[in-house]
Amino acid sequence: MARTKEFNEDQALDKAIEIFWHKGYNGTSAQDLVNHLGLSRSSLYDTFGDKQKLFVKSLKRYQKQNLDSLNELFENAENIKTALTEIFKQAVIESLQDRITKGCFMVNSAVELAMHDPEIAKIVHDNQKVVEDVFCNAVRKGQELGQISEKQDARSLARFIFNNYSGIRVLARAGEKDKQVYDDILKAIFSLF
Amino acid sequence: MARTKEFNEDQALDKAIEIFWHKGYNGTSAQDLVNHLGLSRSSLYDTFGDKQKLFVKSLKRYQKQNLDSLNELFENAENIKTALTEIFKQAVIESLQDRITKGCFMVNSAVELAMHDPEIAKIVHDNQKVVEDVFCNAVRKGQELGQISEKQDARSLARFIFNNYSGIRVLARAGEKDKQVYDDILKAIFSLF
DNA sequence: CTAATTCAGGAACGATTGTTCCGTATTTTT
DNA sequence: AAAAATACGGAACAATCGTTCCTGAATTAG
Repeated sequence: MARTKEFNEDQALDKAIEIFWHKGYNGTSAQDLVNHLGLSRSSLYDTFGDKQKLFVKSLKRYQKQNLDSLNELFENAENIKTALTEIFKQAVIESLQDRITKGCFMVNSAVELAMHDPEIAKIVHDNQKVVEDVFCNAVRKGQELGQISEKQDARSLARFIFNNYSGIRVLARAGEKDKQVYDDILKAIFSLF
Repeated sequence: MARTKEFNEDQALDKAIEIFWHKGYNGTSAQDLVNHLGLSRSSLYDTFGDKQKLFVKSLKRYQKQNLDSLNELFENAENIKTALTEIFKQAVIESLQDRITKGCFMVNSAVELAMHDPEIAKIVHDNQKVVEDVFCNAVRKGQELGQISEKQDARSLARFIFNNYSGIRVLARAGEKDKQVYDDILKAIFSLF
């Protein structure tokens, strides 16, 4: 009866993530989306409703992707402390090598929108809580295995890690390209474990 | 010969800081500025040129104000470590008590604009460098006075402090209102000194 | 008083915003 | 073949954007 969808909705969402991540919500126009997603205006609005709904869907997808890879990383890690350093080192590599450094889509969205859009605020807040839990469980496991110092409470350490990750992503977004700056921060962070 | 200016340009700039800080650059319309500054459209454009120039002037004023108060705080401080804790505690208080938490105008601008506006990028980058230097000198002084542990290199510690300050401001902007979250982060940070 | 300058208010600018809608071609299933 | 659904391109929408301009009143110095 019906024609089948020609484009993959998830692939389109990934494109949306890219451009929203790069330009922000207010900085991305409907025309930008049409150009970058490769969809017609009509298909775009038929599929996703409006700009805000598309943004929300993109941000949710981004958060799920990142959370999944974070969980996977910790599950496969033999040494938790090593895994944590890898996460930060990876963030630094991305910050340095990307021709355009986009920072973190979640952090960017939090700063730009959380205050004015309750739906975004909820996504940001939920993400913070769940990522914090992932870090906390990992730290606790690392402490049990004797890989991480028990001087610090696991919850406290998890929140501390999250905070520094945010900070580094802001630094990247601000265009910092000096590796020494990141390395100095990492050195201080990991002297705590 | 001429009528004298009725409004104070610096006072108008302070108003501009307020609204840009709250709503961001793209989120603030010319009408918003007219309403909030209490100036007519004509006076506004005659005095400041255009929106971008007004924003740049506002951000520069904000950065000078904050830098001055930071320097003053360290100059009058008997104990550097205490002064540093005061800075963070003050940021936490602001984050918790403000009905609308605006975070940090510099961090917000970095995330929203640094990537797309070279002039803003320069302001952000200059600020980062000079604030880092202030922190670094303070830490070095604190270490000489035996108030801060010498385990960490002063420059590294300064960058670490800056990073955590950014992180906390993002947390505030995201609307975090749980004091325990901030306290946990601070506890971890200051266990390093 | 006169000339000069600054203010407010608002009309108006063209450009761009997000969004809707129409016509048509294409592809699929009954 | 017929019907249903999807996609596309583009026209068109009202609204808002940043900005310019005009008019008239207010205030100042010579």
